[in-house]
Amino acid sequence: MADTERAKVLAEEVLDCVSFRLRRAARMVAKRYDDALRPVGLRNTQFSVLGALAYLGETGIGELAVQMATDGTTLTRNLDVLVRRGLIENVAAEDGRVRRVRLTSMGQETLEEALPLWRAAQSKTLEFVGSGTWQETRKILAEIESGEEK
Amino acid sequence: MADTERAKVLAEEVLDCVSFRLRRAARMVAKRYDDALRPVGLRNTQFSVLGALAYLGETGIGELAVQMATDGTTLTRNLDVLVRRGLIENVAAEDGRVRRVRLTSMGQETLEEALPLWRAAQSKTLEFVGSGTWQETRKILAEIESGEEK
DNA sequence: TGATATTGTTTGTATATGCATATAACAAAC
DNA sequence: GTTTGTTATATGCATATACAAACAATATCA
Repeated sequence: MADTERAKVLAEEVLDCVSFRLRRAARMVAKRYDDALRPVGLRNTQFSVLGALAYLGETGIGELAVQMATDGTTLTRNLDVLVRRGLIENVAAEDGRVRRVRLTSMGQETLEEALPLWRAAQSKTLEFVGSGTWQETRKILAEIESGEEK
Repeated sequence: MADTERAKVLAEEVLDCVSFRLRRAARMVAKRYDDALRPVGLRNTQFSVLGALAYLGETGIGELAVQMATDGTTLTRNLDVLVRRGLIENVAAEDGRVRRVRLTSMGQETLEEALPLWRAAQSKTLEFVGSGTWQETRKILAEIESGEEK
């Protein structure tokens, strides 16, 4: 087999990379959610953080990091952005090491404003994929996540 | 319903966000591939670029951007990193606007070295998820990508 | 109780990502 | 052939991401 041929076969194999496919899909979908959320000045990532905080209430960032499966060092900086914008605030904790955060009222308001925009993007996506298919896919994603314990 | 209750229900809805789930899965999987590729000093992203270049041969970055569904401005900088490392090189094009790139021999070598490492990560993932399930999932991801034409 | 280990977070560094805008080169129209 | 438009890429800016290492505060143990 010629080198060129070999390269192509090889490359087709490589382009089936689970990581690449997931990343690519995530990028494209994220873009659509970003577009939807732009009117309230949130990115999909930030929306998720606000959502998680609404769910958890006042939380240490360690716990938040676990919930979101984000590296703590990433979260530190992501939260800084939201603090700067007044959407969340730091709260003093008993344990001096811990940084606790919670939504501000502005953060709650913004989340509420964002909700219909997010819902539109989400329904559009689910409508397109099929809600049942998404349930299945979500399960598989969870499996992939849990696999090969780190 | 109390505000706290309401928030929780709302938040559960929000945490089912397709974008969030995809991103989270992509992050976690990417980390495992990054770990696997670390010995050759490549990240999963860079590996994919090299793979795509092996597939496409010498290519304009516009075409590459389409293939990888990456924003052109992102690709410009991602490629810079690989050029700096001597893994790819710029090639003069007839059209003065176009920047063409191709693998260097070092790039090819690195790709070859990376291959077994990548294969290990990929098989481990596929073994865990099931190859059939992944084929299904890949199809669904492609659908999600194509949805809601941008 | 004072040294040591552990834990929770931040910082330094580097890459990835994309929008808005600028640049540069080619193409089209006149 | 110059203006005008279009196309391909790059830059400025901001965020997202994570590893390694630093820091700081608590916990442990001799």
